[in-house]
Amino acid sequence: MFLEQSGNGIGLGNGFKSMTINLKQLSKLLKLSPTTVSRALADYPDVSAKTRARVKQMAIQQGYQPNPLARRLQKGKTETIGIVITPEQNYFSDTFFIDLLSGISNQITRAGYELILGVASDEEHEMQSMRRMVEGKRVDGMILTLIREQDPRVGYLLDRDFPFVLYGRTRETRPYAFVDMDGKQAFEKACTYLAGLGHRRIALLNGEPGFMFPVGCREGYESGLFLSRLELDPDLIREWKHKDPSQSSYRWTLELFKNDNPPTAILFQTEAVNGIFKGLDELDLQPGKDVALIGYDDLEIARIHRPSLSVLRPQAREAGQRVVNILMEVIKGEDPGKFQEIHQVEMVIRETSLPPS
Amino acid sequence: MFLEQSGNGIGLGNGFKSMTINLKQLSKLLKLSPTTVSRALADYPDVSAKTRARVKQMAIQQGYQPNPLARRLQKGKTETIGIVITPEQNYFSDTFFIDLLSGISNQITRAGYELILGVASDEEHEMQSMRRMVEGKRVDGMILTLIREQDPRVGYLLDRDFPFVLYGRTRETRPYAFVDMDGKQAFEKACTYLAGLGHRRIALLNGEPGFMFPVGCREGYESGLFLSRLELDPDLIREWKHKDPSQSSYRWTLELFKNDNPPTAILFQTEAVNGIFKGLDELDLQPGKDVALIGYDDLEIARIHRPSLSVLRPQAREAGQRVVNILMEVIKGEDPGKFQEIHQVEMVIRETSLPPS
DNA sequence: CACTTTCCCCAAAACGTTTTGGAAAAAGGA
DNA sequence: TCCTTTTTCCAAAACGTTTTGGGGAAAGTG
Repeated sequence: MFLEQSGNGIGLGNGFKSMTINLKQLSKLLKLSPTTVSRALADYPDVSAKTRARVKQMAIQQGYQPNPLARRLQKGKTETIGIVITPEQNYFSDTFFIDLLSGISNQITRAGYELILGVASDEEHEMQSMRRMVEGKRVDGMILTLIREQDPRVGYLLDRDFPFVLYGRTRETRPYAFVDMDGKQAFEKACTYLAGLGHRRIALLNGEPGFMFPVGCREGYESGLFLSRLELDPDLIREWKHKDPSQSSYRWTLELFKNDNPPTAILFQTEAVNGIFKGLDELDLQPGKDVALIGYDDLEIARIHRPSLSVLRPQAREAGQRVVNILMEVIKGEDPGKFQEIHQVEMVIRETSLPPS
Repeated sequence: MFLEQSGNGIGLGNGFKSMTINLKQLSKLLKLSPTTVSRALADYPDVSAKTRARVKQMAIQQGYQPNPLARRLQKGKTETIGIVITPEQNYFSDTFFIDLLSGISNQITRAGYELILGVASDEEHEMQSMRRMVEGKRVDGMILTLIREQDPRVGYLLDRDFPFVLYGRTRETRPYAFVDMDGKQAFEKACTYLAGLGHRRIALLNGEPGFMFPVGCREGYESGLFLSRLELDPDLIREWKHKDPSQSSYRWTLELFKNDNPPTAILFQTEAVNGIFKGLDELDLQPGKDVALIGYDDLEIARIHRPSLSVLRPQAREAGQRVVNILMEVIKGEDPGKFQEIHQVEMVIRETSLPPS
């Protein structure tokens, strides 16, 4: 059959030979109008079951796929979600962030959407990258990670009613959608567990202030101490830096043990583990034996180290999927305030959480 | 001034209030045709300097940005580049991959393009994700990383003349564009350096076979031995697994030193460093002192460890930028075979590359 | 002055969909 | 049979750009 359609399939600008058929061609093949074909494929009730079947079969046979650019223009939707990451994201080191991203990506693909990625070197470029996506009409919604206590991105998006979901939380009174890990509950659980083993001096080597996550960790730590009727000693709390987690946590580890009454256990984010191991090694203290350790995040090093590290394990993949499902609802117009999820974190007891010696 | 344009700015489907102006509105404001405004902004010569200036000023003042969806449809380009990563990408652990991605992303943004990301759990989904992008007309070009010796993705893309650039190389006779790190030269340099220090038993703890990168590493290692007039001893070559680099490299380290004539130096990908350290520790060997070490990739652990690790350092950011620049040329229709770049890798001597004791 | 060239501008078409607003044909009701 | 309703389809408009193919006015040329 000959098609007088404007040549698809023969020599475009670059060498790529598109074998794809478009709606007009398909409709000609079927001797139907483009309208009917479009509606048949979209399961409108005003097309008979018989022709619908015929259309669908032909569409599959011809490998027809609607051109996304055309559909997006007509529908006024980009079918695209944006996310901006920063090198600071080594906060999410190792498998954790890739797990989150994997959950996000899979769910987005399932919805027929696209995930576009920005990589920003600092906070300013992070905002700039997001504004380009939002104001340039390049996305229908944003996903935010690595949330700060005061996060200008959230205010920006709320101000313009632009759909978004946080992985994490921030200090903001207006309602917004988020999926967060229950860092508080996690650290409380770890703390009471250690206390239950008999530890009386439990230290917290926490993430950098300014970010929201360490806030919950500290709350959980304090609450755990309280529930175990232990005194809070400010000397047992230290904060490492994002810029070099290992170096700063190494120094703070040494510092902690200069104490007259040193800790017998440390809670921390697993990212800081190298520094802690190094510090303990230098002090001739055996991890797990002389000092109990529980980290947050189940990184590879936690599993392979001997003794293996007890950890708090967030389900990053699942969280990523929830973030996307929620974002889709928000894009549809649902009230973001309805979607505020706090996910439980499980504790994995391995070899570094023994009673004090 | 009143605009009878179809309402942009008042209540769309969801709550997002778009403040943006479109071409028709802008042209009305200027009392010009949309054609002229469009051409003025695109610097066509057939619009007078005066009106061009007037148009540009108004465009800036009104914050006009062409709707990307409309432009893409008209131009028949998605202005989008695709990349698919896999969790195996911990091959690129730590800062390395984010550096590459950062270079890619920045350059793509500069070109006004978008980067869409797929995350695939295995080889099959990797292919599937790429096919969706290519056959679904969602991207103008692909970037491939973590290349295998026999890589079906390359054949697929070559078969359909679809623009792509590899970060890495593969076994394929047809010409294609790539940017690769000179792993061979790097390992040769490291090997001859160690030999120059007096090492006679140099081991190679190499990446998993099947992938292309370890091939070059081994070639460089062998060539380095040859240049230094050292025998190649197959007992000094071991390969660790992607699935758990630390565990397997730990085992192979122990294995290496069961040798009657054990190595005095080890070359490896830094990713395997934890396993090596652990193995050496168990054998009561001091890294750097009893055994010289040079790793490929300058991860954080390499810098913060004491003694600090001598490394081969690829310039991932720069490579990422080159990949994008080349891809843009290929998309324009340039011959991919013209773009085959092999980047030199610098050696950073720190504390683990001393002469044998 | 008449003719050509150059300079500026614009109307209409095109990109490939989906949606709107019917309209023709078939079926149902009296 | 005639009128109404339902079923099934479609032409035209719309999404917001860029490109095509002029066209009118001003400037240059003889």
